[in-house]
Amino acid sequence: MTDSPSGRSAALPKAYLPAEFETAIYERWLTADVFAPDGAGSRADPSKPPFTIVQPPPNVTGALHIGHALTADLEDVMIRRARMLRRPTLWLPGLDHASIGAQVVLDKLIAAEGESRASLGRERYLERMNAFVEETRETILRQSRRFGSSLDWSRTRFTMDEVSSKAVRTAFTRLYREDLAYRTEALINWCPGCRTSVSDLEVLPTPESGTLWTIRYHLLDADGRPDPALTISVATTRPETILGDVAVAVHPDDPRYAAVVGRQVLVPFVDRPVPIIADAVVQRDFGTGALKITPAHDPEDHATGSRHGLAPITVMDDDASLNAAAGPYAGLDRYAARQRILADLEAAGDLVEAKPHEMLIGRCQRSNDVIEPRLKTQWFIRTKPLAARALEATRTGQTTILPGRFVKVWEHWLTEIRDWNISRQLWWGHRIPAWYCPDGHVTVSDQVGGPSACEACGRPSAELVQDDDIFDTWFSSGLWPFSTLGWPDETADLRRFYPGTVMETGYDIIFFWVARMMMLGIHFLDEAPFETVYLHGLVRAGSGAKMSKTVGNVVDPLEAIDEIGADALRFALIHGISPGNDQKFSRDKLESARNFGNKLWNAARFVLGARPPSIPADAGRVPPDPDHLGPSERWLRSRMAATVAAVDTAMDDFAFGEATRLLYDMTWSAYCDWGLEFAKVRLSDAGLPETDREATWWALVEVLDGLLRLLHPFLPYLTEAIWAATPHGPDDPELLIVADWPDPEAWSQLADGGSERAVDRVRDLISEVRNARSIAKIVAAERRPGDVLVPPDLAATFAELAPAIGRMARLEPLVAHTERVAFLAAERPGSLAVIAGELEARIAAGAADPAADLAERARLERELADAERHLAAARGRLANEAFTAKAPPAVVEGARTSAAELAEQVARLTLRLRG
RNA sequence: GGGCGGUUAGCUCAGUCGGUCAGAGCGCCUCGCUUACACCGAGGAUGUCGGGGGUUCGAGUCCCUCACCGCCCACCA
Repeated sequence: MTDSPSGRSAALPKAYLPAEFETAIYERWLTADVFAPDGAGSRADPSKPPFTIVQPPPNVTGALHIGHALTADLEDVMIRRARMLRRPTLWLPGLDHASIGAQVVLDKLIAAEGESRASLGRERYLERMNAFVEETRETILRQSRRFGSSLDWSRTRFTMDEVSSKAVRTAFTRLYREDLAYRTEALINWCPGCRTSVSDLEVLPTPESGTLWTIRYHLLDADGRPDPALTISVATTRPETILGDVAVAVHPDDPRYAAVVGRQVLVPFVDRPVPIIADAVVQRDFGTGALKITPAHDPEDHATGSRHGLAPITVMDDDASLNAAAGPYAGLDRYAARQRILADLEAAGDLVEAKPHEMLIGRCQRSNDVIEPRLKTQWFIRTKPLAARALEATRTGQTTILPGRFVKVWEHWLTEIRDWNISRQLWWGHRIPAWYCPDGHVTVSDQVGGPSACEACGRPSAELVQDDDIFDTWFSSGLWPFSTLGWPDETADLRRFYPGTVMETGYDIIFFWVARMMMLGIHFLDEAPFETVYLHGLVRAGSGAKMSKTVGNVVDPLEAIDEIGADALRFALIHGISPGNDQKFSRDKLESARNFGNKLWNAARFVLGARPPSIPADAGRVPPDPDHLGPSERWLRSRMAATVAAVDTAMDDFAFGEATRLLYDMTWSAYCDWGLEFAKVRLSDAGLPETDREATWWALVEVLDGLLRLLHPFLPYLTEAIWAATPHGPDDPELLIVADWPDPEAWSQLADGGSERAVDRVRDLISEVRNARSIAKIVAAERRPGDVLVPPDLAATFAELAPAIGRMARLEPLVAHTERVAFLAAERPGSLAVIAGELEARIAAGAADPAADLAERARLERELADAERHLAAARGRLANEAFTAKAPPAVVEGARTSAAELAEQVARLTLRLRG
């Protein structure tokens, strides 16, 4: 890149090569120390409110994927704009230890080495994990830099570092003391593969074609012996849980079973007499209307069991094999046991029916194992009171969720929330700071070394045993917005940056993470952790499918950066998206984004190379002298003023896809296609005063400068590279990253509706002439004499732009007429007529081409038909009294003018074709 | 079972308060190496805005309903 310290008006290399520029520019940002809120190079205004983004810390488990890239880009866009608005910005990098995710990954790694968690043991396993994490950590942080993320590296945090650990201990201890954390035996979701419990959110209901079996239970007679004649049939999809049955339930109002309620049945194979109970939970029309009750292995049965005071019987072990309570089936895996039991029932003649049954099976989000509901003594968080305050925060507007449609699911989830099981039987994570004494007393302590004695009986710490379990990863993630600021200590950062401004993440972790941060943040700090929750959509493969490594349809963001550049990736990910909606990502988008960057680069190259010699190469940027501008420059500045305002608003509204669309149009369609093309003519017009040429150039520089600023959040490297070569103003810093965001108010001074309308009419004329030439198959490069009829109000503008019109429409020489008579008199046979609004042009005849003539005629006919149709519609509306009476006056007025214009156009076209 | 998205050009998608909104990019067709850019320029074609009702002077836009696709939540064994 251009490395001269002043770097003003330097020439840009022919091509922008990401590989050469990106690393160097990132280094310059780092050296300038602009990322931290108080960095030496930061130009933050301390009197302005800080702008803080809470970033979802990526898991330490591996490389970053395209979803991380989108997250990073959106956040970087916001933080860069805030920085340019001179707000002190805090965007803090972090990593999550992801206990279960990390263990799944590491288990696979060590399995390849012939080791396992069991063979290594807790201590060696954790050493191994630390080594692994040390590596991936560096990879991930390096990748974040490749994205261009302007993170405050001085504040990098990890959910397992000392500060976070202290926050976790403190948070849990407080919750315990407030009776918001409790330990109890309850039915939890057990993953036999991961050998841990998981939260409700980590259980994925998966459709499966199973079987519904009908099984006959024998009632006991008065002597307690099975009655061969009297049976009751129950329907089940899980015959292996028969062994844990404690009752058979029927609906209280079911006449079929009224007589048997209260009698006993014998549980097959284990020969346990259990009662027939009546409970409204039973659906009479499902299966046989009789339901077996297995409280230890089914959540609903558990509830039913407790209602009837029935003790659960656990028949399965942690590995999902049947235990001693399963009698003859002890030791068998759950599915092997199922087959054996079915065979045995069949043999006994008690298997009545087996029919296919579509159902949902809970599977582990991580391992895909079928989740087994099991009874375990574990820690839970009482979520209702916490959720109530989170709901209050969104209802009162303390926190806004965007897009708004997510409020509904938010409300629903937090209203129906159940207590949160936070115990995990894993090794990698924060160990639960609870100690148990031999008498069963519990002592919870936030001290690093644990309690000195049992809280209840005073037994010394040596006799206490710490809970083996660790916390659900999301518990420490839930503390992230404030643990990263030093909580529980009253740090300066905490005072200054809590609550944060924006929490940005994918909608898929709204419950896992956002809800937990809200609940815990409000609880511990009495204030919601952020003003706005902005949820983005998921990045999908071009086919619409979820990207997955096994399917092989992933786009690796780092590969994309290597190949096409970080700016292109960033732009591609954001361009055209809308909040909360998924996007399909493809190569095409990347290429389109790269082309846009290339366009901007070349436009800048042109401008820098077109500097009038009268302006010194190192001249500081000054505003153009308005008295020496042509209409096209006034048009360009006016368009830019509108763009600045629109982009600014879009950014405020989190409409980033809209912002890039506006900038794309302004840069390509307005600045390059017209602005530069018009300006070329003026800049090379030796007949113009030097001051005019200078003003024209400064106008180009001015708008380019504004575009670079607006585009910087999206294309940080490219814009920084160009900016280094452009003239700077007296108040400008060395680096664009800390330059001021364009002020819509200031730009609005340049709005010039008159110039816009006038130049737009001229642009129309040029387009129409080009169109006519194209149809007439006139070679593009060929110059033809032309005549134009110019309405009086446009005469001045036209005169100024005439050289450009001549060049752009290839009408040379060009004669302008203000009188129709003169215009008509100048006509020669065979010439081509062009109509563009009230402007008319004529292209001198070349070699006669009847086919082209016919084509042109056909086109005019089409145009006439169109105009007539629109005219009829407009007149119809105006004739409608209801319309003129009820529509707003402005709309009616608009219809009148458009009708008048259309009428004029129809008349002209008719004259042309028929007259 | 409940809820939420989506359905607009061949493809990917914008479209705010109902009123020049029938749009963009890519692709396609025809020209063109005009001294910023072929990662380009000029021009062109393509639509019952998923179907059906309704509200309104006026509906991709609001309401109802149906269809299909996707997602989230949920204790019919």
